[in-house]
Parts: sequence; C-alpha cells; structure tokens
Amino acid sequence: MTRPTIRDVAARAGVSKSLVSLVLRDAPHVSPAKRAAVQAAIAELGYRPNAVARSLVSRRTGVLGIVIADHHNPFFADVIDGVDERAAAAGYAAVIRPSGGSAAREGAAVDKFLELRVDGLVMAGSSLPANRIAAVAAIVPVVLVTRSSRSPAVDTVLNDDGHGARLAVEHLIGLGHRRIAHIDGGRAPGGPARRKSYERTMRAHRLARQMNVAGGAFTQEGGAKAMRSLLATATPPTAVFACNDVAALGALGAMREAGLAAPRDISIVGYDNSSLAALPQSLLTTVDQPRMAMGRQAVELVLERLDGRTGVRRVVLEPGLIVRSTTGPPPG
Amino acid sequence: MTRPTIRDVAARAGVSKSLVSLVLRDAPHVSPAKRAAVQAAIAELGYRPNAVARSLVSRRTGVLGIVIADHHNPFFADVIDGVDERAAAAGYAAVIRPSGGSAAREGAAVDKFLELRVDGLVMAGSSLPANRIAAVAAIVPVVLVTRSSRSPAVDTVLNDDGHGARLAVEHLIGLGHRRIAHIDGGRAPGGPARRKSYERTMRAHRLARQMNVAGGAFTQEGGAKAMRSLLATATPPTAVFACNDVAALGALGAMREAGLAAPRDISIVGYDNSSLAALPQSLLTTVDQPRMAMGRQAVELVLERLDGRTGVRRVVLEPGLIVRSTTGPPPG
DNA sequence: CCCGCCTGATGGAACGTTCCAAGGTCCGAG
DNA sequence: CTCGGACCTTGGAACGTTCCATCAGGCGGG
Repeated sequence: MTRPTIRDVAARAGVSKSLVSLVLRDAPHVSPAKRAAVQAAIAELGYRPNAVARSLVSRRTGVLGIVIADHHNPFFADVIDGVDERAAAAGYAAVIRPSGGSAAREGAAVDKFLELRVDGLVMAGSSLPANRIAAVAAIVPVVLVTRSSRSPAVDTVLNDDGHGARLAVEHLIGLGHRRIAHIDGGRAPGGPARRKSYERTMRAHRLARQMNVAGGAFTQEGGAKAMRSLLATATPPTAVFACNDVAALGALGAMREAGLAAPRDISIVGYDNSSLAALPQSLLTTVDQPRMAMGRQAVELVLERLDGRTGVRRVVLEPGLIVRSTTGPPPG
Repeated sequence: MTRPTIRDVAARAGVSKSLVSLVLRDAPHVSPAKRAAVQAAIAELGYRPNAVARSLVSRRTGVLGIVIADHHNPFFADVIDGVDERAAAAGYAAVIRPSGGSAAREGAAVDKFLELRVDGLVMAGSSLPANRIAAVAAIVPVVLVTRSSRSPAVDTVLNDDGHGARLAVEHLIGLGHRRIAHIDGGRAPGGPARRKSYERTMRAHRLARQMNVAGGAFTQEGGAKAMRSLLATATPPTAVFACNDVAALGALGAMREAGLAAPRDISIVGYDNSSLAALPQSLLTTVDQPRMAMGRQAVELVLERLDGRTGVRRVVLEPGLIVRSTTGPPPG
C-alpha cells in the first residue's frame, strides 16, 4: 500500500537501483534492452521519483518560491504569468504563497520557503525590513519586484516609477489641469517614488502651491477614503493621480457616491495598467507597467545568480501612458 | 559557506544530534541546561531545520498543494484566502500553482506536486479528466472545489449551482422579463449545472420557447462574444444570466460597444459575487458563492482524510442572490 | 597473446533528519 | 549496600535518491 521506490522498480526490471537512476536521468551507456525493461517497470508500478529524496542528495529542489503581497490585485496575477512562463522554460517549478501584505505573514512565508529549500526566491511587493531581506539573500538568491534594495546580494526588477508618475501628471497638466492631487500609497513599494515624482513634476511646472497629497493606500478602500477627504475640502482638485489602479477605482467609487463622474467633474489616472483598468466598466487612464516582462526578468536574475553571478543587478523597465476615458479637460 | 546542519549545532552545543532533534521538536525529558545550550547554538549558527531531510524520514511534508484554474479570476483569490487560513491553522503550508485553465498545464502542476510529496491536494476549477483525478486520489487526498466527482476517493466542495441559477433566473422573471438568455460556461466546472438549471427554471415558468443559450466561456472575451451574438439576432433578450461575473462584465462591455446600458436596455446577472461584481464601476447583480468558506471546507476535508476517514464527502454550500444595479424591469 | 580502454552495470556511501533501542546517572526503597 | 526505575542522553538505522569507485567483459593494437 506504499508508494513504489527506485528499488521496487529495480527488482521488477531485474537490474540494480543505480541503473534505474541512470535511466531516470537518461544518461548514456545504458543498453537499450535494460532501458526498455526499466521503463516498462516504471509504467507497470506507476512509479514517480521522490523529489524529496532527490533534493536531499542533489542539494537543489528545482523549486522557486514566489511571495506575492496582494494576490487580489490583478497586477500581481500578470507578474505571476511572467514568472511561471520563464521558470517553466528553465525547468523550475514556481510555487506561490500569498502574504496578504502583512510583514509578519510574509516573513512566515519566506521562512517556510527556506525550510523547503527553494532554489530561489522572488518577492513581489515585499514589505519586509531591509535587513531581513538581506539576511535571506545570504542563504538563497532573492529578487525583489517593484521594490528596490541597497543590499549587494539582492537583485531588483522595477519599473521607473519616477518616469511613470511624471507621464501621468504631465498628461493631466497637458489637458489644462492645475489643481492636481495625488492619492498616496504610503510606504509600500512604489508609493514614495511615485509621490516624490508627483511633487517634483508639479514644482517643475510651477504648480508647487497646487500640490495636494492625500494619504491613501494601494487598496480600493484606501483610494476611496483619500478621495472622500479630497472632496471634503473647500477647493477639491480637478484631477487626481492615484498611486495604483485599485486605489483609482476606489476613488472613482467615492466620486460616484458624491454624484460626481470622471472625467466630467474630476479626471483620474491610475498606475499599473492592470486588467482592472482595461475593464469596459472602468476604461481607466493609467500608467502601464510591463508586468509579464517584470516576472520573466525576475526569474532571469535568479537563474543568473544560480549560475554564479555575484554582482548586484537592478533592472528598470520603462512605463508608458495609456489614455482611456477617465481623463479630459477640467470642467468649465 | 554551507548551511549548518543538526550536527553542527550538536557539536557547538556539546551534545548529540539526537538531543538537538529533541529540542527542535521540544520534547519532554530534556534538561533545561542542555535545552538552553542547544537553543543558543541554533541562534548563533542561524540554523534552520531542513524540511527536505525531515520529510524524507517522517514521510510527510506539511505542505498542501493548491491548483488554481484561473488565478486572474478574483473568485479564486477568495477561495485561496479560505484555504490559506484553514491550512495555516492546522500547521500546514498551502502552496499554489496556477494552471491557466489548460488540462495539460494542470496535469503538469499535479505531477510536480506529487513529486514534491505534498500531503494533500486541493484543485479549484479543475479541468482534468475524471480518471486522471481518481488516479491521483489513490496516492494522496484530493478535494475538488467547484467541480463534482463520482470517484469514492475524491471529496468535493460545491455551491448548489442548480439553486443559484434558479435564484438568478427567477429574479429576472420576477422583474417581468420573459426573453431571458443564458451565456453558457461550456464544459468547465459549474457550466453545465448552471445551464441545466436555467433551462429547468425557464420551463417551469412556461418560458421554454423563450429559452436561448449563447455559447460562451468563463472569461471576459467569452461573455463579450456571446453577447454580441445575442445582440445580432432579430429579437435580442431583455435580460441575460451569465455563467459568471467575469463573463457578465464582458457582456456589459459588448453592450456598451453597441450603445446599450444595463439595466435600461438589458438586465444582467452574473455568478460568484467576486470582488469584480462589487466594484463601484460594476455594481453587478450576481449570485453569491461562499468563497472563503469553500476554501476552508476544502482543507477541512483534506485534513479528515489525513486523519483516516475513508468514506467520500460532498459538501454543498448555499448560494444567495445579491441584487445590485444591473437588473431592473424590462424596457417599455 | 596480453594489456589497456571503453561500455555497461553495480554496490556502497552520502545527503540531514527522525526514531528506536539501549546506555548512564541518580535517587529512594528494601 | 544493592537494585529498580525515572530521567536524560546517545549512537545507529532508516528514509529514497545521487554519485563515485569499481568491476566484468569485449575488443583493438602492440
């Protein structure tokens, strides 16, 4: 009633366990007859190699661990597609654990992955302390996606948040807006860079006095709350650049509650170009991040480390503006 | 430069490896002094137990494999939350692999999980052949979510699709609709049951001649195509029951292209009550599935099997109608 | 004709744990 | 003073692979 092992296969095929092992990894110098006998035995017994035992001796598991901050955000679903594709092509299996954006749960996920002896770790939207990440990177190759790091052992894949935010804000300025507010993403990855670029761009266009940052989060509720607070002021903005698509949709929801519509009353720009933004119901103007490419690139960097590279790599991909129908000229 | 093992810890603490093992699993009958010494050594060396080696001898990994048909569908994100919660509470780590809805990739994911010797398998939205699933269930506990099975070794967690579809159709009938079409989900899990219940309900209300099933899929594009074909007929429906929320949003998109709005021109009902339906931009009337509860329940059934249960279990949870703003009386 | 080499095959050691049988120490009871 | 039994502690076997050293044949060249 127990699962067959390599010994059972060997016994049935009338060969040694070593020969079975050779057939499994189809090595040369095996006679066709014995090879066939072993393969027949494998089929008859329904034998499956035990990756646990193999990993113990080979000291590699063929598994990449992926930690995802917010698996409800479709942005990360696309990143996963890229990771999965590249990992599969390289013969690795990518397995995913969600962290729910909590540093504690993320730490637990990473610990479990280390116990399981994954060969590499991709952390998307990580909120773990930098020293913790550096400690992990001393054990196994770590690549951060959407978050940067100063550690020489940690590679990163980012989009150019500074450039992306500038595209968004200048698009609004180009449409004639001046009172442009920003819904902040807090300290989560991408948040500070986008906010700073918003401020820099506003100043560059002599709009420093129109600057207005509403504390938000990378969530629908965060975006809605921020928008409500903006609407409660004496002079609400005519345009809002939200830290990401999900927050932008939350902001649009808050506008709807107040009887306002985009772009008629207020223009809205998101960030990510997730599938949410492309929805016929949203048609959100947003900044495109090359999501799949980021996933692929992250795996690429892990593979390079496994191949022996030691210098740190930081890959920055270019974002692009996607104009849909939540932006237009200011009212009046 | 290699990771410390239990022997290194033992050497440093001046005890045997067996004693270290006892401390790790904090067994009784270990003197406080030695326990402290071992713990100190563990901390100094940064030792982490090797789950691979442990699994080899204990013959269990503490890992549950979750295969997800469509990780872009937020319905499954909620199921994952339920799975993760219950698994963590029971001391298991749930790891996820997406299958992209392709039977081939799903098969590969399952094979990899079997090699990794997961202790149990949860398959959500599986499209694998029944005999293949039964074969897997002979090796490891398998629970299907949203799909049923006749195999006595495979447990299932479902919502009552028949009841859910009836709620949707009768809601539309109650609003006065008669030309009610259905956007089909094909043979994917849930599709046939919802279609059959649509037909049964229509007949029960003497609307057999109004029945109209448009071939679709559980995707946005599937919903859009089906709606376009419905709109191209001589007498388009005044209401549509779509196989799920994603398809419903696709259908709404197609309506928008044609200059139509819901519920003014055509009422739309989805299925799942995923976060997509609740979006302020959608406000989709839909049928609620208890998504988190389904995830929790699935793990519960795996745990029972691991505990020795042999009889098959089939858990059917009740759906409920959620009325939002895509349904109303027929036009005119 | 023998030596060396190549091909094909094999047994045993190792990987890092857990588990088990057994050994040592110490204490209290007889 | 001895002995049984807690209480601690230990070495070795096992888990199912891979890898290495080795070996049996067969064959070509000196």
